[in-house]
Amino acid sequence: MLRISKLTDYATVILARLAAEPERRYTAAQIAGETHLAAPTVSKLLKQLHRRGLVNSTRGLHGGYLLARPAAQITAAQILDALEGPVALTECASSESHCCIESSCLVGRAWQRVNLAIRRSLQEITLLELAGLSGGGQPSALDRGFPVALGSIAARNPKREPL
Amino acid sequence: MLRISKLTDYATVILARLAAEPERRYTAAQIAGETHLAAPTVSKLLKQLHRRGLVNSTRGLHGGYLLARPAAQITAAQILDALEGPVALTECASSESHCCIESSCLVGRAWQRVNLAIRRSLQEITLLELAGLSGGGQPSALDRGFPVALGSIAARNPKREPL
DNA sequence: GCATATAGTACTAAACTAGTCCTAGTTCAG
DNA sequence: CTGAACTAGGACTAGTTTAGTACTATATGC
Repeated sequence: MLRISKLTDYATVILARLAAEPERRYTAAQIAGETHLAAPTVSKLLKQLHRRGLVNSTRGLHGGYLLARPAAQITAAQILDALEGPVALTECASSESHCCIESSCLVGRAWQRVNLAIRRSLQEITLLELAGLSGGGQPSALDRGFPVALGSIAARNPKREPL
Repeated sequence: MLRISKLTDYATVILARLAAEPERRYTAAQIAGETHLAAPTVSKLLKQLHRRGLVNSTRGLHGGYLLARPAAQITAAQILDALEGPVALTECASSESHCCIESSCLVGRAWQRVNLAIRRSLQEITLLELAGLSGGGQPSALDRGFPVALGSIAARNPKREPL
């Protein structure tokens, strides 16, 4: 019903891999090999993640990528923002409407509020949880049954392996 | 960041209009006129909403559309399902994976849980609230600040008026 | 029978997504 | 100082999805 793009899905896989061994410096090719994603795609995504400040990069021989900060400090909202941009508010709701009658605009405002609320939840989910690495102790936002939900595109594109 | 399709957005506008005057029988053309949406689009959406059981229709002279049940009994989740289908679970998470290594699949499972959680919230938001008609008394799920959120496509396509 | 509705299907055009390729810049080893 | 192994960035292409249109069939009431 809702969905995130396939690339965003891939990005979480890549970040999860980096989170699994935070000390290790990965090359784009290594990540591609270990995640079974196409090398050019991985490379492209890592560049984007670097630009958005989620990973650090080192060029040259023995270069590669590292998480920019601990996985616990990277949220699902940040990942989505990095890849899909902050495309959220409805124009119709944010400014004085010129395109719809009153009742329509109330709808726009409602969607906007729904949007903000989901956003808030996504900020509580960390990469640690997405990667399945959350410490055994305290339950994650997900485990607390937080009312959150977004559909992965994977349902429409069963195989994640473009190679 | 997340988004619903423009058509889904239109559909909520249409349903909100029907909800505003529950007794009145609207023709597709009337709704188009009052919402400023293109007539063929409105017609197409109403047909789909009828097929999914959200509106009742009457053919022939003096025919038209009515909400199939009170607005309070129509949820945001039902509207999304009607228009976008139950595209939600990740294939990678639902069946034994053959496409990704362990850490990747943990990611898939996490998205799936996020998805279900958001879905649950959407089931608590009724058309009454979306249409801005919720009774003054008790606060709506939205007002309680429920952690929910989905992005309307309207942000990317500022004008909602295709005419 | 005819005017006015909805029902259903098929088609077209535009937008977006995913993926590929190529060139430039950086670092280190020999 | 030269070459190998990397990342950085942008341009380009193909495929898919979405949005919108058109046409035909069917039902109702005067």
